[in-house]
Amino acid sequence: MAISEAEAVIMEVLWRSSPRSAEDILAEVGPQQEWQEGTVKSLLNRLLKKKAVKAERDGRRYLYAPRLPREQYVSQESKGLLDRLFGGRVAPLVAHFSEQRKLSKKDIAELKKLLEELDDEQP
Amino acid sequence: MAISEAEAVIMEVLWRSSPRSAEDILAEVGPQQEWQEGTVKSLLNRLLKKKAVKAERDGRRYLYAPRLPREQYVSQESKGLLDRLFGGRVAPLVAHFSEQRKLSKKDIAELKKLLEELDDEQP
DNA sequence: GTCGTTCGTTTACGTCTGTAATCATCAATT
DNA sequence: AATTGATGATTACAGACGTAAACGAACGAC
Repeated sequence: MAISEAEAVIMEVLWRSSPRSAEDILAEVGPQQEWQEGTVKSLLNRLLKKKAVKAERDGRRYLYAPRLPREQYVSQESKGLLDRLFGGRVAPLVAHFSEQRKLSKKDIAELKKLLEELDDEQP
Repeated sequence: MAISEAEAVIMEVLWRSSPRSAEDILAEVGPQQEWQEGTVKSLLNRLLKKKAVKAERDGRRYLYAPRLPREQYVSQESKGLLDRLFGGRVAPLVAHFSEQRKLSKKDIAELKKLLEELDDEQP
């Protein structure tokens, strides 16, 4: 089942560092999200049900950790967008960002480097 | 308000060609989606409420057309993903697809061309 | 041993989504 | 004029989502 936006916020915290307690997660996420404790608990339970995280007992409480790797999540999401909006092709996506002036100098330099490396790989 | 996935299917049809009637839309979208007429009507009404499409009377019925430009929708969606998953930077996004072997020969060629043109623009 | 504190579990509730069924309206047909 | 067919509008309903409050169990402080 799909991971919702609010759930993804929790996942990002866990991907940054895990395992960690619910309290701990709230502490990191609470300020920006203005979530109550119950909210974080609910989200964690939904993520457990979806098998996106696992929980390991630690005395009184649980420590939570991702079960779904970030890389896999990123892939799904990215591929979804690419297919839906750009016919599954990467070049039009980059062209889009280019038109929107969303390519920084740094991006451009990195992209060039990346493309050169690709040439080296497949001569 | 955000456009949902099912709604986006309707929008794509309208972006391809508009204005067009509900029946017409159903004809194009029905086969793949296996939607009933009522479903399409509901989605159109929600899109009207969200001001994403407009309807112009044509005798008995309406002809629908996008009000939200595709470019704007694509921008929102793309930027959202970029920010959420790649820290708002394009190069890591492309690197990701590269790692996933999602870069076709054609993509690579086009990207190179694109980057060269960017150089020309800002000498 | 009782009481508050701390966790997790269960329940709640309004909104959004996907997917329609039903109702109302009006034009064409009999 | 009454009926039928097309079309849009209203209503429905289950499941997901965002956001929590309420409940319950257990551990530590008295």
